[in-house]
Amino acid sequence: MMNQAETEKRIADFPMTCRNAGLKVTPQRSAIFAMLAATDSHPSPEEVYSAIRKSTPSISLATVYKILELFHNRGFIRRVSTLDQVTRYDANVEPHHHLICSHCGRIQDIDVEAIAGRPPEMPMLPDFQVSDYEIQFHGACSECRPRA
Amino acid sequence: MMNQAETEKRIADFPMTCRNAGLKVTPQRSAIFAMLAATDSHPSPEEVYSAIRKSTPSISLATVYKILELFHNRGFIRRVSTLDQVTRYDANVEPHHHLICSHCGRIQDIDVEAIAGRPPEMPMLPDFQVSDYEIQFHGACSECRPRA
DNA sequence: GTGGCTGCAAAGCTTTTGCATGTTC
DNA sequence: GAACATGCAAAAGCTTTGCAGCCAC
Repeated sequence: MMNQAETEKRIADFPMTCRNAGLKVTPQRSAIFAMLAATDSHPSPEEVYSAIRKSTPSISLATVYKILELFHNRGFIRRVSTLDQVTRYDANVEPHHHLICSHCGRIQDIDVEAIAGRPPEMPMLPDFQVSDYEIQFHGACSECRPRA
Repeated sequence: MMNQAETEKRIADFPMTCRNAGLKVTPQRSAIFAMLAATDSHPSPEEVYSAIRKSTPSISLATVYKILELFHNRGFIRRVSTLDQVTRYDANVEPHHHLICSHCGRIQDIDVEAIAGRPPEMPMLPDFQVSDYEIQFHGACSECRPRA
């Protein structure tokens, strides 16, 4: 999730975004995109399915998978790598990093600017061309900290 | 994989490591640990299973899963988060980062020191206690670069 | 000898696929 | 109307579980 105004703009622009990419605009796609843009919880496909069913009860889980994969391929959303067994998605495609709670698995976004100190430079290696990097901070979130 | 001498030492020390942790030393455990310590390929359970079967044909895949989970829980090995659907393991538990090829999925270790510039400081956040961090660099590896 | 470990088979999840039907443009 | 998207059901991974028999200590 980004700020309120930005979120609303992205949702409003979704039909255009689809057309520019040569995709049809369907209620299922719009609902999923709006749901992802409005949350910062990095939901799994199952979580997206549960949420969307409230407004679009006829949607199938297979369609959710197909749409998430499609959005990911087009760069509308990002896939987040986690240590648990489910894929998680993030509508925030701007460069940012993740706080991952080792206890409950919760993932929080953290802005590049929020990190003290200079971010690492792209390593120059003869055998690897770096295009992008992400820092994963592991630790205890506020909910888990008291009992950690 | 670390340097040759360190690898051999860790393999030689494995029985002691187990005993210190209250675990029994079995041929299956020794074989899996030795295999992981000697590779830098971040194998999946299936890959470990294939490799171990050559020397220990009777081993079962379920045992491989149990042993990997056990080693991970005891901190003997590390689980690597990837964007594909399989879990990968790394016997290198020292702080280090990963190069992940976006094309073939190959993962390479990169030492903390190999990164130009100062590494990021632990962010001080009121609601998250950071214990550890890992940087994932995405890009194209040497095999994929020519055709990327 | 005992507790812990392994191997097998079955079950449980997550994800993918094929295809008929329905929808967008 | 044509091309594309959805929904269903079935299949295909990957991973976990239960339990009988075996092995390390």
